[in-house]
Amino acid sequence: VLDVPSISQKLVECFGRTGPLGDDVRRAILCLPCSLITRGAGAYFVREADESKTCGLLVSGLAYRHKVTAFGARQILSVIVPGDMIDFQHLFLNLADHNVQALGDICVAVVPRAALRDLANSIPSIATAIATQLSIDASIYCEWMLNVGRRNAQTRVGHLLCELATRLGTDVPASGHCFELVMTQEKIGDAVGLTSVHVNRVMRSLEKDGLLTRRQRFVTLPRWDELRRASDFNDRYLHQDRMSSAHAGRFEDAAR
Amino acid sequence: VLDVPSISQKLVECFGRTGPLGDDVRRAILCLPCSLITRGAGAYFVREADESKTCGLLVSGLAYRHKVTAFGARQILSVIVPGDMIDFQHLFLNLADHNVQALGDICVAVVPRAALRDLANSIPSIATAIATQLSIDASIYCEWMLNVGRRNAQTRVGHLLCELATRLGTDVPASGHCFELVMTQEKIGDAVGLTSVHVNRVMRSLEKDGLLTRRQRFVTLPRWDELRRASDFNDRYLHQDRMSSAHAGRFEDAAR
DNA sequence: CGTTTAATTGAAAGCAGTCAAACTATGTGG
DNA sequence: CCACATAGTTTGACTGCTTTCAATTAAACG
Repeated sequence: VLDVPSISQKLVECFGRTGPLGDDVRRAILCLPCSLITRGAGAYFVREADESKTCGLLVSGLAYRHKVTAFGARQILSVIVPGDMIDFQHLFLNLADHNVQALGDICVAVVPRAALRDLANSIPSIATAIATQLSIDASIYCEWMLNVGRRNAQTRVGHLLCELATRLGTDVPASGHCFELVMTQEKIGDAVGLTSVHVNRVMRSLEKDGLLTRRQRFVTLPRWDELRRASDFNDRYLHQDRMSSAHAGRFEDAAR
Repeated sequence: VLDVPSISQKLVECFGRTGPLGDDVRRAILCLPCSLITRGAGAYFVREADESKTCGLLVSGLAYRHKVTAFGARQILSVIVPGDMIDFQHLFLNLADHNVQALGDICVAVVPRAALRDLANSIPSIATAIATQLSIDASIYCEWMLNVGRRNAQTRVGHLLCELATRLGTDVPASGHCFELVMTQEKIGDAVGLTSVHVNRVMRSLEKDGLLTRRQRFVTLPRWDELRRASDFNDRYLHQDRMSSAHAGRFEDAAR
């Protein structure tokens, strides 16, 4: 369990990831009212068509954004990893246009929407940090749209695995990327626009080709370069260069 | 042809669309260096993997964002209509992650990226206006992803037509929405993740069902409510409530 | 009026979806 | 510790939506 100061510190790190912060700005962030909440798998953090009243920084666990058609089909829009802000997208809009749900158990540093808005309205570097984060999110949406709209099943699934490995994986590409695949095959399907049955066939085929190994919930990608090329994966769209690696590492540790 | 003051005035309207502006802010925008350029159909305004050095306000004509897979398949990500900022998404990022291309002849008010960035870095309401616009763009991406990933061909095409009608159409829903369909069927296909051949079949079928009429490049949607329901279209994701209708109308006129 | 571009149509093939059932893992309560 | 329940994975057979390929017609353009 974390105390309030260390939660606030996480917020500072989050805003600082997209550019250097002045001391006064850092102090202002530390003054933001915030609290830590935990939620179980499947818990909603944002509901479409609702007014969202809080912003949240994901401290641990994973979450996902999604929308549902009138017919009931679900499209997962992105995966939210620790260190990401959950709801910048509705900070300046009236009604939420998508849902955010916990993928497993999650821990979120919650900040009242109004307080964050006030801060953004008074400190430009806060507002531009938010804009930068929104730009990165948009970039990820674009790549996903390309993935869903214009790639075949093999490439779609491979691409998602590559993204997850890049964003979650401990960076030891020597023995191949390895990470816990928290998503069920049905959710993977909803993320790449396929049925769970077909996701299963594709993953088995990747396994047969030696591009993927599974033990329990953990996935290893032994031939990273090959999979990356086969999956048309280029990490430019993640814009991770904007993230100082120092912060990234420290954050992970703190979230334990 | 427009003179510099009236171009600057358009920038003020653009920033003012997401919230009221103070007089000082308005003056600051009017001081932005800007110039009007015209480009022919197919001209690139932004190229993926390039550094984008300018931001542009689309004054007249249409443009579209797109990405291309390694295999050469193209996905159109969104349509840019007059009054939209073209490249807020790369204002705070180093490298462009998608292309922006003119759909027909376009006229763009160009502002140097650095100048706009400086303005955002000094005036919070500018930065939050940009963040708001980015949020709306992101919302549109999300809906498109749902469209491409989880709807059938009929619904996808219908949904795109509904969006175009809403964003472009003269609002006379009495005789049905009517607008100029600038996109070829191939581009429509690239926008909704289908082949041009199938788009053609779907449009013919919509026409047969009386949901669509065409004369030259102009499209009429005579039974709007029916099409809207059949296409699972709800305009919430466009967040047009944030746009004061006064501005919207005036802008269109000025662009002539 | 010819040339180019876009729209249209048909036939055949294929990728992914649907349906249904079996299997495996995981966890729970007795 | 076992029996049972539940959630998730795996597999097969069949269907069908969409693509592909190819050719024709219509429209736009200089």
